[in-house]
Amino acid sequence: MKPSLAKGTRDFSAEVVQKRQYIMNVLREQFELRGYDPIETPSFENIETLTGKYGEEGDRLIFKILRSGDFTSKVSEELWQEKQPSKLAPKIADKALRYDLTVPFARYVVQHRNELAFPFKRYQMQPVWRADRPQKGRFREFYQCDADVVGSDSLWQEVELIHIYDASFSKLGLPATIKINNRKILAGMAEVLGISDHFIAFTVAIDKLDKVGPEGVSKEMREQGLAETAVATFESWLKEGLTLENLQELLQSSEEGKLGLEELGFVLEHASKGLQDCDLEFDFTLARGLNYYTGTIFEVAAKGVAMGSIGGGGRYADLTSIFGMKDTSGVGISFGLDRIYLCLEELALFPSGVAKKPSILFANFGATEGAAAYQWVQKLVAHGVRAELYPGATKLKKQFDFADKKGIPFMAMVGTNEMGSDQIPVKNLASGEQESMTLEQILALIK
RNA sequence: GUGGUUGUAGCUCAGUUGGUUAGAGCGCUGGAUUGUGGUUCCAGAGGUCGCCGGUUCGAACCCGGUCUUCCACCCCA
Repeated sequence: MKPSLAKGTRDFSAEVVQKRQYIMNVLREQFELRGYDPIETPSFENIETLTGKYGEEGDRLIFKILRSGDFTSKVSEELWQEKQPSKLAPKIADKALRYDLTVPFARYVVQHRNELAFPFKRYQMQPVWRADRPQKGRFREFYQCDADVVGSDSLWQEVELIHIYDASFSKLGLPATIKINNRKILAGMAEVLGISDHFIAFTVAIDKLDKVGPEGVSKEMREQGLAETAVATFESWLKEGLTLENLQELLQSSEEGKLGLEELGFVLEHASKGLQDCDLEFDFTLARGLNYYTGTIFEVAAKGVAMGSIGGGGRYADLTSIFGMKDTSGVGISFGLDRIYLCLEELALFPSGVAKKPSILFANFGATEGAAAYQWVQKLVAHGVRAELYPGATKLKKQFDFADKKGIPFMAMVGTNEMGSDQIPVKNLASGEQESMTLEQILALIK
């Protein structure tokens, strides 16, 4: 059979893996500096753990895993005939690949609540899967790097997370804009407009403002079935401009809306101090589709690259209650590793030397010479130098080609003449220069 | 899920209005070159033209379906 990849998946070559590890190392350092501990959860969960947490669209994009054994036995003849995927799926699939890291984390917290110290802060860097159609910066398997804290409703957590975003992107040399909003402000707007029962439809419409403009939003609101008076009022709001000052007045009659503004004010005040290379901006159009968010919401866009969001997150006041643990508020952020990678690549921001380390290859001239060369390899490795012996005594051309292809910068020759010597010829493959060197000289050259 | 796009050697791509045996460059293997590569020269291997079906005397080329690639929408990291 012909080898091929499943749709939306990729192989990573050594160089790509090393660059990805570089990004993860930067993030890991920032997470750990702020007191977050690493955890991992399984790549698949019981299907009930995941369904219903991400909205209707999200449920459709969850990869479901067929039951083991005879999966047809649980399905009645009538159900087959109905051909309703939403009804049939739970019968034939009992597990699903994780869709994000937040919901499995909530499950983890509830299950381990007696062992954890709250507020519990964790980070997690693992792949997630979505049955989406691939396109630019969108894959069916991709990595998220999340930091979350559960068990504190303090807004200082939001402030801290914003500073993790800022420090990480600054360290990566990738300037970004952190957009922030609060779902309570959106809820307050819906309340004042009298469309609280169409809240999701309202956020979907408002989210499109920068893409389709004010007229487009009005059109979308009508299509979503929102009352004409609400559409008209919202249009007038947009004309005035939905600044924080204007919202203070507009949301006077909504307790929730006022609370949202208060929360946002606190976060903006404290988080905007001490930012390095990122901007922090209030954006009332930011909505986010995951419906477990209840307060602050974030989204990050890289500057100077046309790429979807490279990070997102927010506060979920009650996600754990689904799993039976009440009154436990959480807040977290996510870094989209794959998109950050694409941005760094496009802007040529990877530091040189990320992908390769200096190392040395010992040419193999035969059994006895090889044995002598291997002694040198052992000594160098003991000193922490990446060294290896070419395994076969093939013609030197092949051995040189191998070193070139692998990006090894130095080659050492231990032949019959050098077998008893404490000096061996070392060749710099880029320049072609060759010099006889002692162990100390080689160590100095490579380190 | 909707619309468009792509698929020919390991890689990047040619391939005329449908016409004999499908090409190039790079790479690969061997040789010129038995302990010093990158240059040069010679020789060679490598393809059911994504897959299935249809039209035709004849299909890489036309038609239908399907899978895949990339892009936009939806949604999202």
